[in-house]
Parts: sequence; C-alpha cells; structure tokens
Amino acid sequence: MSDLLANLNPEQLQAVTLPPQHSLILAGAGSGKTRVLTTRIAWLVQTGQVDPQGVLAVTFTNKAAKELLARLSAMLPLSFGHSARGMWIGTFHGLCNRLLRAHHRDAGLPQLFQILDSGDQLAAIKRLLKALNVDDEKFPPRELQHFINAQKEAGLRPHAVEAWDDYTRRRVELFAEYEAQCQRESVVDFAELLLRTYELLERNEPIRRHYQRRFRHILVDEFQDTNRLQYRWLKLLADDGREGGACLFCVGDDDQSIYRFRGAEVGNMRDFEREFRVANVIRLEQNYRSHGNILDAANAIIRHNTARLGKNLWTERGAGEPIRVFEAYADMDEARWIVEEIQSLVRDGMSRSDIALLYRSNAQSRVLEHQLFSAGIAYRVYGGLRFFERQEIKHALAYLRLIANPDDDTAFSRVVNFPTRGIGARSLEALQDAARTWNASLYSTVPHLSGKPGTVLAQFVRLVEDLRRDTARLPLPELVDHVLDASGLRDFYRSEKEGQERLENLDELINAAANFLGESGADAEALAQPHALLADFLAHASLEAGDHQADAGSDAVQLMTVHSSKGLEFDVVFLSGLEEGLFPHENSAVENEGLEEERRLMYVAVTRARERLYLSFAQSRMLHGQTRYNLRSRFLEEIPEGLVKWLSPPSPRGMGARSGAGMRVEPARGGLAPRVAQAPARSQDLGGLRVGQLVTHAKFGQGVIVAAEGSGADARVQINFGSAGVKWLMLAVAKLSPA
DNA sequence: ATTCTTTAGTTTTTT
DNA sequence: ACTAAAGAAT
Repeated sequence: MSDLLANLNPEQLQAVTLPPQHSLILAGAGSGKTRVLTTRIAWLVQTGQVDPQGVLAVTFTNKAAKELLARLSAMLPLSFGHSARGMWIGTFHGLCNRLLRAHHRDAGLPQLFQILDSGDQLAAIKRLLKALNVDDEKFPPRELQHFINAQKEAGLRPHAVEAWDDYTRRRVELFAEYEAQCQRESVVDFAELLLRTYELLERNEPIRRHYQRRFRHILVDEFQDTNRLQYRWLKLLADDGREGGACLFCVGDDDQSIYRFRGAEVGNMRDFEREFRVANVIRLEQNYRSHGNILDAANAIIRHNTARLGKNLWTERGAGEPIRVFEAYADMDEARWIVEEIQSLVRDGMSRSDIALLYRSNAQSRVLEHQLFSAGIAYRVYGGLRFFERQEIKHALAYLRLIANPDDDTAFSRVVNFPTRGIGARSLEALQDAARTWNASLYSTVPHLSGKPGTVLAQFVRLVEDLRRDTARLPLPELVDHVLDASGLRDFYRSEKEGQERLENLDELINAAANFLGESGADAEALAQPHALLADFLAHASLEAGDHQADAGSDAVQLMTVHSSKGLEFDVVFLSGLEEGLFPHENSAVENEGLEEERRLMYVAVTRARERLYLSFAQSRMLHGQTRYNLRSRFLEEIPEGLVKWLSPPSPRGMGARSGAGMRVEPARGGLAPRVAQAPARSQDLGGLRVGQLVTHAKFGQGVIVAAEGSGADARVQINFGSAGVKWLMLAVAKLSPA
C-alpha cells in the first residue's frame, strides 16, 4: 500500500486519500489526473473502504475506460485478494447499455434492441420524413436530428417540450413520430440510451434503490464534458448526494472544456459544488509534462478568460526553450517551413512519432499533407473514417442486425438492394406504404405483399431467414464469415475493381468478432446462444466505432485537429494557422462565449507540448477556393513577448507591411519566394493600396484588405478588421492609412 | 441500373 | 477547391 501512495505530490496524495465525501478535483493539463483517479480507486479497495463491486467509474471515451481498467488491473493484482473485477468501468453510454440490457423489460425494450449510431439515426429520420411526406427542405433531417437530440439531452419527451410557434410544434410532432418509429423497430439512439436509463432509474424505485445501495463510490473522469442529462443521471445514482448515497469524486478541468458545441455543460462543475455541498475542492496545478515557458504561455493565454474556477500551472522543470513563432506569406510556405523544420529535427535524432502537427480545422491538413508527402516524410492523419463506419462494414453489420432483429428497418433499407437484386425505389415505396397501413416493420410486411415486387422481396426475406437458421449454432466469427458469403457481399466486392481493401476490411470484421468473443469471457451457456452474443457484438460495434486509422506502431508524424489532441502529449508540437477567423474561428464570434471556448482550445493546444512549441501563421491562405487575408491571431498577442522567439521578424500587428526582405531564418533551400498576392486587374486604382495590405482605420483599428471593387470615386475595399469584423468601406469616405 | 450533372456545404466530435 | 449526395438522363 505504501507503494501505492509513493511518489504522489501533496495535492495528489490529498485527493487520493480524501474521506468518503463528495469531492471535486480540478486537474490541470498534465497534472496526473488519471493517476489520481486510478490510485484513488485502488486505495479505496485496498484499505477495505469499498468492495470492487461498489465502485462505478465513468469516462467519455472507450479509450479512457480501457486505460483506466488496464492501470487498475496492474495496481490491483489478483494475488492481493482484490481485483478490478466486479467494478463497473465504462463510458456513460456503455454503462447505460449494460443497465438497459439487464432491465430491458422494465425499460420497455426487447432484449435484443439495437443501437443507432449518428449515421443510422440520420438515415432513420430521412426515412421517417419520406414516409410522412414531409418536405425535407422545410425540415432538414440534420436540423431535426439535432433538435431531437437536444430535447433528449434536456431530459424532455415530446409531450414535455414547450412549443410556442408552428414550426417548433411541427418539429415536436415529428419528434413523437420518430420515437414511435424507434420503438416499433426496437432501436435506440445514443441520447435515448441515456434518457431511457435515467427514466428507468427514476420511475422504478426497487431498481434505483438497488444501484444506489450497490455503488458506494462513483468516480467521473473529464467531468467538464458532461451534459445536463449525464449530470442528472449521476445525481440520481448518487441519491442526490443524500446521506447514505454514493460518494461522487469528479475530476475535470474547466479550462479544457472544448465540447460545448455538442452539449457539454461546464456549469455542471459549479452546480455540483453547490448542490452536493462539496467541501473538498482540490487543485492539481503541478504539471509534469511541459517546460516552464510553455506553461507560462498557456497560463497567460487562459488568464484572458473570465468565467474560470481558477488555476495556475507550474513545473519544477526548467524554463526550457523559447516558443518559436513563424510568419509565412502563404499557407504553402507555412507548410513547407514546417516540413523543413521537421526534417532538421529528425536529422538531429528526434523520432517522427514524437512530433505533432495541430490545426484548428480538418481542411488545413491538406496543405500540410501535400508538403509532407513531397518530402517523403511518413505521417499519419487522425480523424478519418473509423472501422465500424466504413461502408462495407456497415453493410455487413446490417445483415447481422437483421438476423438479430428483423424489425430494424434501417438495416433492412440499407441492404435490401445491396448487392443489387432488382428491388428498386418503386417496390420499396409500395412496401413502405403497406408497412404503414399494417403498422408493422418492412420485414414483417413483405408476406402481405403481392405481385412482382412481392416475390423479389420475399426472396430477400427468405435469404435472411436462411441466414438466421444456418447461423443459429455457429460460433460468432464463423457466423460473420457465413453471412459475408451467403449475403453476396464478398462476391460483390470481389468483382469491384477497387474492392480489394474492402474485402480485407470484411475479413478484419471476422477478426473483430473473434476478439470480441475472446474479451467477452463468454461462458459455455452464452456460447450456446450465438444470436444473443451477436446482439452484444452489434452493440459493441455501435458504441465503439473502432480506432481511427492510425497504426500506433509506426514512426510517423502525427497530424490532428486540436480537439482530437486533447489528452495526448508530444515532445514537439507545431500549431499552424494562428490567424483571426481561423483560430479563433470566425463562427465563434457570433456564439455566446464562443471566444472563450476558442481560447480554451488554444490552451489545450499549447499544453500538448513537452519540450518545444512552434506557432505559425500565414498572411494569405486558400480557403473554399478563395485566397483569404487574415490578421494574425489575437492569441499570439496574449503570449508575453519574453517567452517568444520570432523566427521571422515580427511585423507591426499582423502582416502585409513587410516586403520579402529581412527574413532572419532562411530556410535551407527552396526558399520562401515572396509571394505577394496579385490583386485582381479591376482593382488596381486603389490610390496606392493593394489587396493583402495592412491598413489602419480610425474607428476599427488595424485590418487587412481582403478584396476591392469599382474604381475612382466608387472604389470600395473589403477589410478584415479581425475582432471588429469584416467590412466594405468606400475608399473616398473611409480614411485609411497604410499601417 | 448505371452514369453523368448539379448543387450545397465546408469548426470542432464521442457515444 | 473539393466533396458528397441528390437529381436527371441514358
């Protein structure tokens, strides 16, 4: 046990050994958050304060859950008499799935209910709109999806939604129709998993009491990312914080809350503190990751935010290197410079996988990839399609879903004519109409159909019936294998010219099934029911879409958005595109507190770096097919000058005023040919001004000329004033002077 | 049923 | 500029 607590700093030790009371741990970036969480659990168990089955640990991602479990298993070896077995460790959605399977009857669901991922949900909504003859221009499916999820996350069923206008009233009706459709098809979307579980616990006292008594300690990771419903869910399980309820131990960092746009509610941290009368708030401020200069920069940036719980990171490591800042003429030059810098780092012995290239939006990866590719540097982009989201995998899963649950109309529609078997839109429309009148699923309506469409469809139904019969006694991997062949999917992709990779992925699906079987620890009884096991596998596929296509093993430079870099760390970090409009993103200006979220994002980006941090921006950048001229990001201004080393001489504020001369750090070769943007011919008469130039306006301050039109007395210029916005000004009226 | 054409959208993403 | 998805034509 002394082992367990050794090497913790005083704050970490305090957090780990807190008495059984509600606690909030404000864990700064790199402060050993996961360590505190795992050690706390291990300590509680080893000191006999709680049985493993009294522990519930909730995370947001499967990755985090796995890491928690792995580290706990290492800390609590079986020989000690305790182990991680019996604990409930998982994501909110994973745990809800588990609860709903266990109590499906009380939750009003069939045992083999299926889970819709976002794509499935969207398809289901589109199908619904079509069936109800709703104009999808007036009610865009995506918007409706967002609306429905927002209601569910607010804990509202259709009857409880307040609608003041006709439009919302109609959306609420559609919400109700959507719910009816899901119930009919025995499917559950992500938000429904949470809401259903919440309602189950709220309405069913015996079940609620059972879990309230069982879980003595509830630990929550990344608490700043919880949404309203998740917070209420926790409150319910912890019996509202009452005497005798579970202890809540929430770990989070309000400064790293970057998912407001998808419903995360930082306010939950304050609410938790108040509603649970949290006496123990512990700040973990010692950072074990980054050098001093990097931390100082991060602290300086985040200090500009007002709504904070307050925290200041410090380190015992030295100041380290200054932060390197580079200004490029164009996005291409920026990328080229980054690549040259990487080449020199690699020459000095740095491994590529210790280098990360971060950017605000995915579109920015293109230029970087292009330059890396030409230079022959191995790189890996995070954030593409994930395994279970691939087309061929989704098709295979749809067949499997039909075996487990023939009423799943989403799965039915997906593969009824894939591979094509002559079932066109007309036949399907007839089937949909019939299904509506019979109030039954598409699958079960087929026998009621007559005529030619009836016979082709009946063949499809027979195919699925055969699949179900022939796989009833097969082990899961063989079951999948059989379905791939009998469905014709394999044949289809074999005949496709580009089908090779898809075939490999299909084989990989068999491996995934085998792995799942191995990890599930299914006993003989479970093995005897392959179709129940199949339902579990399908839930797994929906809940865990698989890794992004990144081979962790290979030595490649890592490219990703700032969002997906959260939780990771690298020796060297390049943060590119630090320009107004890009980072902070222009859309954030109109959002409530949007700028503060952007700043938190910047804070996350900066704190990813261990040793060295590069910040760069470009005067001009191609975006949506147009060259844009941006000012440099205000976040750069927020870093104290003393921490920074300019690799190019700093221009007044932003850019444009400088010509190509005087670049202090010359790139090895290729050069950064001064690439002053060519103004369009029609805008030459601008009295000495040109597109891309930096100017000063009495009221709006400094800005950069983005475009121009007209001439003489009519000449107008469009100027990007950064925080003051983008404006069209008459040259004759506005007093502009070159900055 | 396949192939060509048009159109809209293009911040961030997990479950 | 580029893509994905819907629509129209063959």
